[in-house]
Order: sequence, then structure tokens, then C-alpha cells
Amino acid sequence: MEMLRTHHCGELTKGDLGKRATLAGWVRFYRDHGGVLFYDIADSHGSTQAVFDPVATNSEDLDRLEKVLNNIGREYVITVTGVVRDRVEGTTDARNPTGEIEVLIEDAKVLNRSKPIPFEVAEQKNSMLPGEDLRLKYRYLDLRRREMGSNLRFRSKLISCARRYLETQGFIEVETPMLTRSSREGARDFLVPSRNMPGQFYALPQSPQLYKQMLMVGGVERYYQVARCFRDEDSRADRQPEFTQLDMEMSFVEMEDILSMVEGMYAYVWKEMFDEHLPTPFPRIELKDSLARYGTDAPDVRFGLEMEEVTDLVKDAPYEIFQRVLSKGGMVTCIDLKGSLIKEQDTDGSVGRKQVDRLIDWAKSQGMGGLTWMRMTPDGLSSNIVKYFPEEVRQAIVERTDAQPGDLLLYLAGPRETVLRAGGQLRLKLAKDLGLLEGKGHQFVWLVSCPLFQKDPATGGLTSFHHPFVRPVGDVIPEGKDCANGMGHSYDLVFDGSEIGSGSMRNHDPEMQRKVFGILGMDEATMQKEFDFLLEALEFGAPPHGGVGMGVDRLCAMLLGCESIRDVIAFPKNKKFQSLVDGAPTKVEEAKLSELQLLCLADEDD
RNA sequence: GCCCCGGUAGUGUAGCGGCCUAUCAUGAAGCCCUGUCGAGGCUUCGACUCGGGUUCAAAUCCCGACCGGGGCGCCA
Repeated sequence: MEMLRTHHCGELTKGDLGKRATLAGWVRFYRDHGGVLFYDIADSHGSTQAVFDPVATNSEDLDRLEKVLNNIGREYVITVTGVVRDRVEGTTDARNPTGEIEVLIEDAKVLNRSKPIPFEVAEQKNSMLPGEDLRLKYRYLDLRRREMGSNLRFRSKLISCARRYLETQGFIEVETPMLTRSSREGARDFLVPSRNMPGQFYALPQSPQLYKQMLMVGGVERYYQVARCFRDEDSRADRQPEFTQLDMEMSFVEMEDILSMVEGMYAYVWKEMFDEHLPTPFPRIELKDSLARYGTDAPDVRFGLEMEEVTDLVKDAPYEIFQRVLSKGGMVTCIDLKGSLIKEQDTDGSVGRKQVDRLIDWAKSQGMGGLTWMRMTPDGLSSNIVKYFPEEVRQAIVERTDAQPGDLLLYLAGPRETVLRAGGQLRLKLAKDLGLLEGKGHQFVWLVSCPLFQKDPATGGLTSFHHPFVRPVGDVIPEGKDCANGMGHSYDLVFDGSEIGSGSMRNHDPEMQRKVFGILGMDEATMQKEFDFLLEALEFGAPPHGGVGMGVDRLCAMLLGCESIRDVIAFPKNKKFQSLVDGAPTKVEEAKLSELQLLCLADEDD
């Protein structure tokens, strides 16, 4: 093995009895029994018990050894040498793979000492995890914790599997620049001043999007990259200013080729990582259906509780609340909460009224006026308001929702967008409250059939639904005002209700790309100013191409059940984008600014 | 920019107007202990984020700042 050790701390077992071994690692726990000393020595592979026994130990210099051992503290880095031996009967530790043996210390050396640690590195009975700011400040200690170490290993393995698959499929990894051209499009850029070109700036890449398209023009055909991306927008639990995408692009393909390539990759990853068969192809859902049934463009389809619009059925029922909503152009949707899912039930097997009241309060907190409900009984629908709904309307509702006796029908009524959003939230809330996700596996789904454009409520103009490079379906954008109805060859990969990937076919025809830019409100001069290089590249024989970018941080965090992607990133930033471990960002010397021809306008307060 | 939640020994917590010179655990320092393993026993150390205010009395209530987290906006 290495020079400092003969074995690592997770490998010695009964098969090694009698061997002389040298271990190196951190002292995680030590126990002094008044002469007999125990040390749990841990490295990245595990931990092994080393014991010093003044009676049994055979050492060249017992006094010196005792002196060394008695001055060892927690998290000291030491090596110990000794013979692997059986533990005394009845003192084995079944929880530890090395728990049947111990190393009888003959020699020990302190490689480095450690100050008292600011928080526990060892696993604790109750969660004694400190606040996250402390974990980030001492990230190197946090990473020493077993959980964080295994998170990093998981991530590494996942990326490694993806790489292996893509390499076998003929992809090559190409690195694209980190110092790139700033653009008005998209998120806020991180800017880097140019020293050689004073007054000019690079931007850190928000994604390798345009570079990978130019790689396609360059004949690469199958590109991938584990790419760092930068966006200077405010953070969330699943958002960091710098994050990692598994980025891919392919030439001479159509959308189906890309989707099945991605599916194949995940199937391979699942097989390698979990030894599980991942069913492919992934289900697909159209954007408009997703919005109508799940109230979101990132649906979690692992449980039912889908919304059914009933606007058409109740439009003539003299129920004032619905009438008021409908007269303003609103909608009514319904969720059938199956009786079998309901936990808090009245003695007659129906939902507790208290539970319904809590849901009504919750609906109000979501910006809804309230929530209308009906119980399904063997005699039909029942509630305080069914009298406003003629028998044939009730019948139609039951048919559409397939309500069975014991079910509870929940109605949301209001402006379309509000209703769908609240309905989506209601689904998630019910699933959480009722534990519907317990024991559920994971589920990929493709979100497809998205428009090219959407209205910008601020300006009234059109903006890209995804980005301006999406190739229109059928290479056609309706003319004139109808262009807003144009559909794009784009797709999102949704995993358990979170968007973890997004991609599209790209415009390889420069005229089509110009047309899209034009619809987005750019005149020829602006196009030239912002995207001349792209348009020109497309004019030199750009092949049909498309691809996808997938969020590595988010996928890892979800697979590991982490609440935040920070737990799968070695050195993440806090909510204010500070790196607590090294204190970035900092002020810089005046001289450095001068060299860049920069003047700092921020207040000098210290 | 806005909204919500939180801030008590190194760490995690209890306390939520007077029982607080503040609980418990862990840690650190020291002592005891020859088979533990999240060892055990004894001793010691160590904290109410800051600034105003209300009150006879504030860790506790109010206001503001600061710090941290979650969210909205933002993220083509």
C-alpha cells in the first residue's frame, strides 16, 4: 500500500489475524480504562479499534509509547502499528465491519495534532449538527463527517457512471471557456474585468449553450461536459450562484434521439448505482396537461390527486360562489380525495370536518377565496351546498371524477392561473399530510410541447419560453400575431416533481434564428451586436442539432434525500453568496483596481 | 427589493415577565478506573447577538439593527 500505512481502517477482519499492520487516521474516540487504552482510528474507509494493553503489549520502549498515547486528543492524526488479534470474547462490535478484531498497539506516532474541534465530527445519537454557517466555515471538518464524505463519493460515482455511458456512446468531453461574452439575455452575469482591454468585461458562463452549438458547427457531433455554470440571481435551497450541469449536445439527430439517449444514460446509471432496472422510455406529458392536472410545469406524478376541470359541468348551477368566479372568466377544478387515503375519519368513515376546515384555511392562505367540498356517499354527493347543483350536474361530476363512496371532492374556483397554482400546491400538501410518498420510488417524466414564446406581463411583449435558440416544431412559426402560438422542439426532464434538466432542438437555420430574434423584439443591429458570432456560425453549414443540460447538484441532493444542494457540494456558498470557509468575496487592494482601470463606488466603511 | 422563521456556554438545547448568580446533554481541563467501543464515575470551566424602549423587575414583551435559514420577485 502506501508508505505510511499497510492497511486502511475499514479492511482488517478475522482473515488478517496475526498480521502486523500499520494504520493511519484520525482519532475519532478514545477510551481510557485506567491503563488499557482504546482508540477508534478512522479514515475514509472506516474505523478500526486499536488497543494498548500495558500487560500484553510488546513494545521496544513502553514508557515512550505510553507517553505518546496519553497525549492524544480527538481528531489527532496518528499511525499505530501492531498485530491484528481477536477481541476478547464478548467484546466484539457487530455494527462495525472491523468489529471482530483489534490492533494491539506496539508503536504509535502522532502525525499531527488537532485543536479541540468546534463541533462533532463523529456520529452522534441525537442530531447535534451545528448551524450551517459553522459547518460552512469549518467545511473541512464537516466533510470529515461520514455523511458528507459519502455524499461526495455518491456524487463522484454518479458523474463517473454518466461519463462512462456517454463515452461508450461516442461522446467526447470538451471544455468550454469560463471567460465568455456577456449578454443581455437570461440571468444576471458575473463579470470579470479585462486588464488588457480596459473598460471591457468578460462574463462567467451561465451555461455552455452557445459554445456547444458552435462545437456542433465544428463537427464534434457528440459533446458532453460536466460544466460549471454561473448565475448571479438570488439563491434558494436548490440554487447556488455556481452549479454543475451535465451538458450534452448532438448533431444529425431529432428530438427522439436525444430523449432516448438521456433515458439510456439514466438507465445505465441506475443499474450501476442501485442495481435497479429503470423503466424506459420515460412517460411524457404535455405542458398544458401538466398545468391542468398538476398545476405546475414540474409535476410529481407518483401519486394521484389529479385535478379535473369541471367548469363546463357547473356553469349553470345556481351556486353563487362558482357563478361569481365564472362570470369573471375563472375556472372550477376538482380533486377527488380517495376515501382510502383519508386518515382522520369520522365514525361513519367520512373525512373529519376539522380536517376539511383546516384545508379551507390553508386554501385561503394560498390566495384562494376558500375551498368547496362534497362528500361522496352511497346515496350520491352530499354537503351543505349540493342543493345548488341539479341532480344531472352531480351525476356528471361523479362520472368525470370517478368518485366512489367515502371520497371527498375538493373544488377550487377562481382565476385560472391562481386555481391551477393553488391546486398544484394542494396536491403536494395532501400528499405530504397523508404520507402518500412514503415508500414511493423515483419517477422521471418528460415535459413536452412547450410554446416558443410567452407574454412578458411587464412589457406586454414576447419573451422566450425556454431560450431563443429553440427550433420551432415543423420549422414553422405562425405569421403575424399568431406567432405567439408557435411551438418549440423543447423538453424538460422532471424528476419527482423537480425540473432537473432542460433541452431542445436548436435553430441551425440562420434565417429561422433571425426570425426568432425578431419576434423577441430585436432589430438587425441588436442581433448583430449581441449574436453576430452565432448567426455567422450558423451560416457556415451548421448541422441540425440539439441537446440538454441537467442539474447534477439537484439530482444528487434528491437521490440522497438532502434538503439542500449545499449538502452535495464540497464548498458551497451561503445565502449571500459568501464562501464562509475562505471569506470570499473580499475587498481588493486599490492597486489591483487601478490595474483594471476600475473605480469602486461602494461605501468605504472600514 | 419584499415576506416568514430563528439567534441562550465550543456544540445542540430548556426556560418565554420575578422562581435565572439560567436547565440538560455534549465538549474542554483534571482526577479515578485493566475490556471498552456513543465506555463509566467524580470535580472544574463555560452562554442570554447588539442598541433602544416598556416595567418596580426583561433571556422572556415592544421597536430597530446585525447575523443565519426558508420563500416571493428574479433564475432567457
